[in-house]
Amino acid sequence: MTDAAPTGEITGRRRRSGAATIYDIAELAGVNPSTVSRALNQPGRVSAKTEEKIRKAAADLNFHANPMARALPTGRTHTLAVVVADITNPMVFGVIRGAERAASQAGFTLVIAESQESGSLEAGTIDNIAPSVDGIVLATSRLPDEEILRLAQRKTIVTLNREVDGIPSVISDPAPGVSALVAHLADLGHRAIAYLGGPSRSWISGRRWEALMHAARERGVAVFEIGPNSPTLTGGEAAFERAHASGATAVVAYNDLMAIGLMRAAKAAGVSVPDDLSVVGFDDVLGDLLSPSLTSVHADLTGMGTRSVARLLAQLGANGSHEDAGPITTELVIRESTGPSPR
Amino acid sequence: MTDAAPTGEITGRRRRSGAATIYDIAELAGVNPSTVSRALNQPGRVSAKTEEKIRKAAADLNFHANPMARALPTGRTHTLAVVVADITNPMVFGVIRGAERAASQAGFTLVIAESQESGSLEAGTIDNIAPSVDGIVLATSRLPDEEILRLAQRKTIVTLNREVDGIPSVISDPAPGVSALVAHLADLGHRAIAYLGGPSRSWISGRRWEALMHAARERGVAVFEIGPNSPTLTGGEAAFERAHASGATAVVAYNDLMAIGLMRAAKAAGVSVPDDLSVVGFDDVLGDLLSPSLTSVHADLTGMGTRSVARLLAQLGANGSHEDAGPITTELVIRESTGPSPR
DNA sequence: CTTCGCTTGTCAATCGGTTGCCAAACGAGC
DNA sequence: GCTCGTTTGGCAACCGATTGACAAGCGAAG
Repeated sequence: MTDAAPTGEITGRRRRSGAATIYDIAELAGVNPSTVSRALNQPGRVSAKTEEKIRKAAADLNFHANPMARALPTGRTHTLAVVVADITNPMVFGVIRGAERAASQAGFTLVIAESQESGSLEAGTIDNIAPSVDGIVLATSRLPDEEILRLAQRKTIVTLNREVDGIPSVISDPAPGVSALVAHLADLGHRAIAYLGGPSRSWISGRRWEALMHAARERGVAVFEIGPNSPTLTGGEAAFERAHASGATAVVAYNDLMAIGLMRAAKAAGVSVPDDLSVVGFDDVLGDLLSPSLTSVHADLTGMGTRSVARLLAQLGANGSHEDAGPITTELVIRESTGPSPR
Repeated sequence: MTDAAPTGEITGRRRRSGAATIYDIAELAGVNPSTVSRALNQPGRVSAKTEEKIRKAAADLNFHANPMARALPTGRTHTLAVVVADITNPMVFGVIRGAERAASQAGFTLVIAESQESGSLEAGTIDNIAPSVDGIVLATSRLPDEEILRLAQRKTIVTLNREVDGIPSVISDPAPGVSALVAHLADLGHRAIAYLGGPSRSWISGRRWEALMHAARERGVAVFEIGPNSPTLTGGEAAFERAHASGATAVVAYNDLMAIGLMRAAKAAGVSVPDDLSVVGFDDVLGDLLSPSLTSVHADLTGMGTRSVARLLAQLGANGSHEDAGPITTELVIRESTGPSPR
């Protein structure tokens, strides 16, 4: 009698969690674990019959490869990160949504990290997550260029609305929307436009201002910048005084949040929007909810999220490289906050 | 001559990424790798002198332990997930922000997953991320109770605004806010209140309705429910007709988004808020931005996010268990959308 | 001076996959 | 029937950390 043959005891490999491993599959299918690995990852490497058998066993056991174990030898984690300055900024929601979708479609997991508008915190956050992700989208980075370049040496990086030499980026080109915006305001009789700038570290704020200047010059409209400001409700409120004093009949804010803050301050001061003052935002994330609803330069934020992840995946050599080059376009959405110039 | 001693060639361990490993530290400090591990993770296990030396070496090399490699033997990934039905629901922003903060403070990474309001997709999403996280917060789950119980067997779970037998949860108790709300409306002369319910799968919508009924009974005010509705702007808009036809002079919506939709439809129909109709929301996420601004039952969403992560960590035995028990309270925030009853 | 007991560091196995290398098996062509 | 070339599957090392078991080192007590 073979008392070395146990009745029903543990096979020697202790089960930590309920998850099935390739060893379980191998046993069930009667093959070597390495054969299981090949069958599942390298199509054609094993015979069709064996592969079929293994796939069936995997399905029976509801097998999901442990991402950690897989990441160790390959160095690829199948995880991407989006780093944002401020999670509560509605602009990032759309980006995150698009990124999440593109990532999960490619079998990648998305991690969100917040740097709370602080450059040093951002660097620390990135250091923390870097080892466990394959690539990073810097959505609203406040880091200096050289720091981004340094990071890019260690990790695949894509920037959003930020141009750094040699780093792939996804940019929403403000020109089309701004051009339509200035035309719209000029048609309404406005002759002086104020721009409420965003944070000085924001690359895209500068681009928006440039586009505005350019379009205004072409139309013969005066523009001037007021700023920098905090890209928040409070920032917009705080800037109202100066904007109003400037004599501008239309104010273009760096983003919707600031525009809303401005409208609020205007209301408190008894200034009517749009009768006394026209207000415009950027990003078009909230304009629809307000009353008066907000005219805004719309960008396809979801598309930007999707595309930034696609760029990342392309760099990683992960998927069909349908190099969708070129900047993302913007368009004007006219709502109630813009009206004829009072003058 | 010892030609076995190479001049400056590779030490045998190839460097995959730039990241330093405990082997590098061990070499630099002249100790065994396992000593490095203990020095960094088990305070007191090695002599103060050795620990000091090792910490210095680690700092010199800018060492960050590879989370994957660490997760493999321990089974602990130092990652938590928040699963939400819809990323664009502003209610989840606050939750995510709080959760992110609590997690990163404890040295954990946060993963956000979206189930797009679909129960089956939610289950699939969770299956996907489960192997790589230590615990999961179900923020707005649409899963049936038994499914959640099944998941809880495999993974540590905390629910948010959802009570399932035996599962730890973080609940915002609507009673205090609702009680104040009904008092407020009664004082304004309202005698009939309509409640616009949320999705039928939403546990918290039922709780809010119950609290409303209870408070209304005590005050001798009539209430009735209209629903279920989609918890969105559109859902609120669509419900306006019925709400208005009901003869109620005040409408309480399941959340702010629906309240805003309702106000919009009211405006389009020439019904003035608050003169003809008082409108109230829940969660207090957007009310401040609108005009008229929205009266809402405020819940500390950030606190809920923080607390749900704390619960998770406590269950995982990860941090100081300051069992902050008891539901989260709510309070009424009175703004412009409520006024005297027109009757 | 010896022994005991405690501290401190080392060895080696392990987590769950991946992959280079090699050998067995198999089919085809002579 | 034999040889050759190609599939196909197995063995074992490896990724970077953790950890149980154990031995060396050390001081103190007898």
